[in-house]
Amino acid sequence: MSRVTVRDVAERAGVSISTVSRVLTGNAPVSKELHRRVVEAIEELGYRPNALARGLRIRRTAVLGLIVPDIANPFFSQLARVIEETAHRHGYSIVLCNSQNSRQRELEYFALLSSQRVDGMMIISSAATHEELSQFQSATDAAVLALDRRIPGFQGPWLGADPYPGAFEAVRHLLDLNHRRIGIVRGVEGNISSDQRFEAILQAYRDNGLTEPPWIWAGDYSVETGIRAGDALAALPPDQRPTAVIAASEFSAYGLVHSLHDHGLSVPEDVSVVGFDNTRFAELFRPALTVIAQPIERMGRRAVETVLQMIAAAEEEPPPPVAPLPGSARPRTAKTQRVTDEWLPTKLVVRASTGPAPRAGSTLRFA
Amino acid sequence: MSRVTVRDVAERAGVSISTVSRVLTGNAPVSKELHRRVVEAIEELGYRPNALARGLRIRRTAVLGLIVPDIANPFFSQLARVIEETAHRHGYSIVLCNSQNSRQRELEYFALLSSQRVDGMMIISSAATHEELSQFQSATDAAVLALDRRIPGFQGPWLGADPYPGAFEAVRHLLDLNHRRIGIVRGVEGNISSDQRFEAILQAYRDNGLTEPPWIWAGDYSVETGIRAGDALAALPPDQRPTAVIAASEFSAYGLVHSLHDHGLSVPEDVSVVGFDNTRFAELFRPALTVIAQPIERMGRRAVETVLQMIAAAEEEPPPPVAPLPGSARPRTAKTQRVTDEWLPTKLVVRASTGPAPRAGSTLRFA
DNA sequence: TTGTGCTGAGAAAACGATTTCAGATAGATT
DNA sequence: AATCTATCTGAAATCGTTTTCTCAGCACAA
Repeated sequence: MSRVTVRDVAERAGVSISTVSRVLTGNAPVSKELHRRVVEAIEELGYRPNALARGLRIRRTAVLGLIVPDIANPFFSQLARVIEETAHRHGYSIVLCNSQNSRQRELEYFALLSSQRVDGMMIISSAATHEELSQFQSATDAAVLALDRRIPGFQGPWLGADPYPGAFEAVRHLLDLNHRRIGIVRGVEGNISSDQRFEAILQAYRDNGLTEPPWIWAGDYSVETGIRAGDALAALPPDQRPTAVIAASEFSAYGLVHSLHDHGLSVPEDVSVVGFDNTRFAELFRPALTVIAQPIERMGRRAVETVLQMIAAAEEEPPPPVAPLPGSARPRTAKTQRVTDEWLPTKLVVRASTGPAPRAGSTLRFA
Repeated sequence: MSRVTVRDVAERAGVSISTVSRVLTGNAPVSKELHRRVVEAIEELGYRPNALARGLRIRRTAVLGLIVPDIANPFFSQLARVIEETAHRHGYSIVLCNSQNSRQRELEYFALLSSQRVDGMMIISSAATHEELSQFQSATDAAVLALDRRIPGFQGPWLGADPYPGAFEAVRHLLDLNHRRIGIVRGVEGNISSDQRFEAILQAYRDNGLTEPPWIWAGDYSVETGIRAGDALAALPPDQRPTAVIAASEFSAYGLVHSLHDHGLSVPEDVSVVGFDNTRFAELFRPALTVIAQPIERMGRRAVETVLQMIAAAEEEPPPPVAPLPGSARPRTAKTQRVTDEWLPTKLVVRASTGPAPRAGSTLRFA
């Protein structure tokens, strides 16, 4: 590490250590002349303050941790980009951790970030359920926000998308195109946000006057899920086959389109497909994918803002040295009020993968 | 931050601070009984050692910095995934920084990482040229590796891909398919690795017995570049139009296919398209994209290994207190020998976007 | 002249770990 | 029984900052 310390700078500038520090932090007056000399010495020596020492002393690091399940997934990488961008604008930097969809590694990273004394962390959890996290959390002073995926039993705020508005629009959109048999490819059963998406779509069905989905395929968000779903779909007799399918992930939608195509069914002429997420790839794909769009941009921004707000609140309101008396309601300023869950709406983005329902019997042209 | 320190643990376990530390680091014997008590106390208190304090003391952080131009680009995000994975396996964690293709932010991040006293850093540079970086570098003790994109004037090792092998194969492949007019969509002119790709393709031309490329479109790696190239291509009279195009980036290839399609030309029937990179989308795209594949996996692994090797070397061979005499050749062990540049070969991956050259006049079927 | 207030600068005490060094305690050896 | 040695322990120094706290110097009013 760059050997030069505040001490060397002080020596070179002919001042005391504290004066150098004062110049650096700017929280005490320094005469013009000394200031000049210090700045000069810093330049000449290429001095770079040791963030470890500083962090140790002031108990803040200006670093936020972000744990994602898979950075190679464009949804997460785009989200990460926004988060990094926003954090940077606020003077924070990001430590990005990739849990590889492993509960084990997620906990490891939590511990690591906690060790590194990040000021806050955002977790997109991979673990379907865990009490461990809550336990870990109690051992940390960092502000922790659960992002995107809900964590059951987690005490702390959550920020994510509400799949319902987009799902409603999607069903509406398909009905407008005269689709009546609308199938679903769902994500991991038991995964809380996957279930949420599924529920949202079911609810959207009912709210649009439909009864039950005629066809449901269970899966895990992956491309392969989509492919197998497509195989199954193609095997159905045409008059029972859904004319439109809503897939719970973008990847599954891609796989689905591929598979249908391989079976001689074209999208959207024979089957309309709606995906989820809305990464930049959705418009690159052919046919460009109609999707229930996640508010990636807004979600990233809000995530950082929320965590920073939590940090500010924690600073303002240090935990009482003794447990407060039951009756003693402490005054809460606007700043220190508890941060709660927040839902961001999804919305439908119509592209080329959805079209009018085929007239009955028209799919027989391949038979 | 979690308030509990080594002191609290010591107190609780009824031992001295140093004993706790010895248990933690394991570099001195501790009796079984005390060991047990310490571990127990750690558990009970949820103690998490302060990495700042430790890093300050031992002058190592077990953290590597990674600066990428755009994490939302799947090539970089997949590379980042591999790097993170590999680093984690070696007990290091990664601070990921996104320079947004800005020279300014790249330098900022360099300074930041330097401040955070990371043990090493990998930089995929956005700045076409800079002496600043070299200057910054001299002020840091971290091991610095230039990754993927070469940095002119940078003193330090570089690791990246050699576009030539893949380019040669690509041209060969197209010739085998009877293509004779093969165009190029190139990346940013002046960007050193973009130029490298271009040169590699030109060289491949010559080595395959072709003279000059009949058609070159300049661009910047983006989707839009590909789209505009497609527009231009479609505007050419069919008998002058290239029957195949090699694009210097995957995104440009996507744009190109889109644009050609919009103009009523299909891929690969009318025009074959070869891209670069080989992210997971290449096979998802329709038609699946033939690409000159970057060795992403290997590159990420080697990057980490190289940096760790540099770190080990630096530790082994601390800089001499005084400048060594000119003649005094110091003995070099295998471990401490200078790390040099390394080229990893690219290779062609054939998919559906390349096919036999259309027979003369066949493209007229749309006219 | 003496006291008062103010400004700017330096000495020293944190922050929380690791590590050196010296010392204590046990067991082993003569 | 006495000495030696091996093993373990604790006090204190250190890493590089920030932040008291103290104090010197100076201007000004009484």
